[in-house]
Amino acid sequence: MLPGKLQKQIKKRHPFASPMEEALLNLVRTTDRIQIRFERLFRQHGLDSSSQYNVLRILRGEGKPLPILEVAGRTLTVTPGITGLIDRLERGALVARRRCTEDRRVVFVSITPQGLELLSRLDEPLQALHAEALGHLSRAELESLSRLLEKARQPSEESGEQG
Amino acid sequence: MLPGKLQKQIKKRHPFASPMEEALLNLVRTTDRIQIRFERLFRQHGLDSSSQYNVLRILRGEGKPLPILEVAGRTLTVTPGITGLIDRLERGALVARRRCTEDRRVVFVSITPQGLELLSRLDEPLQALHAEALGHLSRAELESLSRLLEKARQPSEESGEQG
DNA sequence: TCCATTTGGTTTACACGTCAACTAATTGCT
DNA sequence: AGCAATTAGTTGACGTGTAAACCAAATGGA
Repeated sequence: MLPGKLQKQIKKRHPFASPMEEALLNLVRTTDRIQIRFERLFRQHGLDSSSQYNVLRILRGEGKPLPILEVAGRTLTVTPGITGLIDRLERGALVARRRCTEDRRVVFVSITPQGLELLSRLDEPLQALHAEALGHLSRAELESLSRLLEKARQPSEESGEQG
Repeated sequence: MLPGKLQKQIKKRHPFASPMEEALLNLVRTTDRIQIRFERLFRQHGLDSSSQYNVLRILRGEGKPLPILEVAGRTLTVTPGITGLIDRLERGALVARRRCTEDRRVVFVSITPQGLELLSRLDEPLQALHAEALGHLSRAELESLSRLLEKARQPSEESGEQG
């Protein structure tokens, strides 16, 4: 039931071409605004990005070294991108690389004490930012939002899987 | 409380720390998935990104040359970023620069016939992608989603304004 | 055993966003 | 007129994402 020609004709009369377009715009804009605040928080604490934070969080959660590509898989980071990401974290002594001895192609990454410390310094302000960003929505609204978002991305998940 | 897909998709043993965190992750993930498809469409038609598309769309909408920083303002692109964006569009002959004679600091940008043609080739598949991305949501769902998203980003708009 | 294939990861090239520093033209104040 | 402050725009450095080419180790036949 894709809306066909009818849609084209309606297009110009409304402020938005369609509720779909409006929702899409809202989606992008809202995510953008909120993400900016998180990125800023990460910078204030010595990280360059949320990508770096996510890598650290994954490593802390796992509690032991992980193959680099395993990390990439969990962060949705594409394979070539993970190399530089780990490079920069390693440069800051927040993670460490170690070549696997059994399969010498594999490189393990682990979080260092400095990395763990940085994460723990972030835990509280991060919690606060969550509350600041979405705390004004009721629990029912949050759940409704989550359900709608899940449904919204459903077709994108089916084709082009990942994670 | 319903399980929530995201919990299953991301390997995580614990439920989310809060519905806020869940909503936030859903927000980021959904936007990301949908945007990827639009970026892909733009590439298939010879554009590098949605940023480039937005610049062209603004210029077409205006119908006459605009100062570069005016374009930057409307795209939410930060000042230094717009230069390279216009550079690359100009390299592809999709836009043209022209120095203002009255105020020689100002540089006007306009869309070229090639740019217009590219845009018109994009109109239809873009419409189709909108439908493909969100067409499975009812009108009521779309409106509900938009309202929730608007409410969600409300606090971020208050501090750190921008049109 | 030998060689093609697959797999883990890196390199390179390019587009983009952000920040800081800079140039050039204009405005404003005296 | 003269000079400081503002404005328009560019440049450079860095982090990130994506795609294509690539290297090296491991695997799987024939």
